[in-house]
Amino acid sequence: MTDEGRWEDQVLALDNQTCFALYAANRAVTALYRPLLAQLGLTYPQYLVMLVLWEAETSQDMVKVSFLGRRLRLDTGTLTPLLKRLENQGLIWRRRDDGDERVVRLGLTEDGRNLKAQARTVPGQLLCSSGLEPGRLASLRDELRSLLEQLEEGPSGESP
Amino acid sequence: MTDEGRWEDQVLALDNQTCFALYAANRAVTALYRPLLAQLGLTYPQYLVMLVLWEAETSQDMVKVSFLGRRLRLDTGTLTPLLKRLENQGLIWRRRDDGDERVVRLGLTEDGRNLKAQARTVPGQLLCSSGLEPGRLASLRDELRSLLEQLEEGPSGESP
DNA sequence: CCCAAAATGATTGTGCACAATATAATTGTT
DNA sequence: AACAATTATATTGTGCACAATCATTTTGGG
Repeated sequence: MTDEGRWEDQVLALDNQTCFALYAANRAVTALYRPLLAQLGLTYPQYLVMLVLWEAETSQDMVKVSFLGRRLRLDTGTLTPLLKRLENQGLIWRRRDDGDERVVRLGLTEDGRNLKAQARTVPGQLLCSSGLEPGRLASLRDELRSLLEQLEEGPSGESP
Repeated sequence: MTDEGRWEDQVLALDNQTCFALYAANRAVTALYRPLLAQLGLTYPQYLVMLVLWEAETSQDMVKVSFLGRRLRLDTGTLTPLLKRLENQGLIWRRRDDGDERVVRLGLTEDGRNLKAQARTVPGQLLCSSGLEPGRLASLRDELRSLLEQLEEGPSGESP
């Protein structure tokens, strides 16, 4: 019967909130990446962009900014300056499409392609330094993905 | 036997990475909060600070900046300007401790205390607009908390 | 007491995130 | 062909996050 037991306050308790756990865990994981990615000269969002470009390397068509945005759920206000920094580092190039002058095509430079070899060691190092079981991580990933899916599909009205 | 099936590239595949799921889910949830908190004139980190202050309201001793930092895992570079904004909004006050001039004490103003009533509706609205089951959320929260705990406790060497 | 070390915040600088707005090119309609 | 609507990116401004550095105060050892 203590005062802090009131249910009205329980819903506001920091420790009860999944969202705070998500917020704190995300920053903790990013902090784990930071020293590893620093060796590659990348921040975590820059690393994500490079992942997409490395994935798309095999496909024929060059990547557009809008494709990165859809893939990473980031808008141009975030991507444009980030991509300019990657370009200044010599990891990527940016060029207006010849056919459609609105779109900017992106691609890897020689340095950008070569960085992939070093990046391959990152997931393993991270897993190791975190001391987490791969199985638990995978199930957490699936849980987060289905949450993300639900948030993106039906955020508002559900009337069929 | 396609080229993209190579295991060296699988570890770099965006969709396989728990960390990206965490990153994307965190931003999606924050985006859900944004319109709700805008009605209170708060951002999500500001809301978290207010949660801690509302929790501490019942306890005797006034909150220090360092306490907020430990609770939310944020440093003063983030908190000082954030707290100044809350002070400018009239929700909190900041004052140097009389006994120890190094510490800054924080407390709620009348407006800050009154805002709690409106804030109580936020978790329910969020749950509703997300369409998620409370049970799944709670288990996700526990999973994230144990992950956070593990990351914070033993980030490096594990020799006993 | 005196001075070095530690504790506590503040400041500065860089890099995301995102809302709002702007700009330019393309498309569709007439 | 003219023009409205759409598409794709860029710009501006605000607010986190965090590293690095600084300033002040307190504390502890000699």
